Amino acid sequence: MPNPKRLPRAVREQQMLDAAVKVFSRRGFHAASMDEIADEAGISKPMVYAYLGSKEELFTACLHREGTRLMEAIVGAVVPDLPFDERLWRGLRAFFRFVGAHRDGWAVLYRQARGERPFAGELAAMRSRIIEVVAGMLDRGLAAQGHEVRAAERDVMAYALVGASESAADWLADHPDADPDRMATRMMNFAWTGAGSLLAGQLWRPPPVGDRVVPPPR
Amino acid sequence: MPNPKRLPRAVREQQMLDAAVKVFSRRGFHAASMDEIADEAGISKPMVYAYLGSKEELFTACLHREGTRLMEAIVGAVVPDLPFDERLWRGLRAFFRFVGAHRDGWAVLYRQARGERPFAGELAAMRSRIIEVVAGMLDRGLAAQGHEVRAAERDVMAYALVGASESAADWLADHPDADPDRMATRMMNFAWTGAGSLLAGQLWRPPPVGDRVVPPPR
DNA sequence: GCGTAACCTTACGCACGAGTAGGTAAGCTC
DNA sequence: GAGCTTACCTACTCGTGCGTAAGGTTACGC
Repeated sequence: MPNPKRLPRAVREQQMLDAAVKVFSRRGFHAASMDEIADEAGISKPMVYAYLGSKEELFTACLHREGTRLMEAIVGAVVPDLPFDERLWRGLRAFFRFVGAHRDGWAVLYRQARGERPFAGELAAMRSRIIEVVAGMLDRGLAAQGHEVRAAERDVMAYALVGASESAADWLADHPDADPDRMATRMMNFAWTGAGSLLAGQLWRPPPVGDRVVPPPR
Repeated sequence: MPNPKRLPRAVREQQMLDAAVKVFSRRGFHAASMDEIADEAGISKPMVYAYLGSKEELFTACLHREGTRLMEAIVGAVVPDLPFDERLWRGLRAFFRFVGAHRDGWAVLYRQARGERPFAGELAAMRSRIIEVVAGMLDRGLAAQGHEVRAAERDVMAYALVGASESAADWLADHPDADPDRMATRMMNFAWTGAGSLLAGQLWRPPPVGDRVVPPPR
């Protein structure tokens, strides 16, 4: 019994969320049992129901807390009035540091919420907020250097960057001894060179139709 | 009753797999019930057990079939002896076409297998095979143009490209009216410009430590 | 020091779904 | 058309885990 008895509600709620994130992350949403979560929190099951509601609500609460923390970490790191690349760099670094330090939270956010129907929407919303932020950074950053990039290209750029970062983060979550800052550097490098070439007008175009459109194999 | 009675085993098995992929993709592994799958296949539950075994085995079978199809689609499209960018282009195009045409299969492969513990490993193996292929293409392609890129950079490039493509494909699966070929073009563009800059020696480096390493916010 | 409200428990109801037992019938082979 | 094999079904068992009812115990106001 690591916990003294009869803690105030606010404290217990956080403990429960901590436990829930841990268990959800190691078992997955369905395989996680409310009993195990209660146990992990050093409390009995009805308390969880009294405070956080049903299993779905509990998971949503986890999602919210972890998502908010992630967002705050990133937004807090991206100081305005810094040059473009510096801002992007800090955002990426904060992101990978967060994932490195909160592997459980990331597993909940990314691996679980993605698969389970009822939560996918919520997750997608957060995701698109991030993409918007990144697209905005690219936009103003490139504009500040006197370059124009088509909106579609900029969006794809942002989307691809976020997607690549998510995959990289996913990998990071499984490799405890990997260095988040190094990961961020590599990602930055990727984005930077990509953006650099784009604005230099290096556009790749598909070759003229050498083969007819063949329906994909059944 | 769309099915005439008493079909030969091989046919029924495929029907069951079709049904399973459909149901798994719309419900998720846990939420999918064997009854629903049997129902979708127009058959009764014990048949499924007789032919494909337990729920896990059934899912693994789906995973295998869809994964194999995807691999075949890609490998079949990447004709050797074509120039580097053409090969990459065809591979990407085949990939996005496949996802566009097999959204259910993709959902099973990507969203479900990823989250559920017992299958993540299998999926990761496929994934790394693809990454290897891509890295190889980048390697020989760049070497053929007389450029050298450090192995780590090339791997990150491949990893990021695959990650970005997966995210893009994920998005594609949710947007039925999006055009796979256009997606492939954008991805290609992204990769191409990135690779182009890399080999031009445009490496981005982190700024000198202006701020000490601050632990991420709890 | 006593009420009462907040905290916490044990012990259950109940539904749902994986997996199975045991049986029917259709098509083959001779 | 006897007898075997293969396809297929109805109707269960049984574990598991969500959610709750009903009751204890501690702290704190007054």
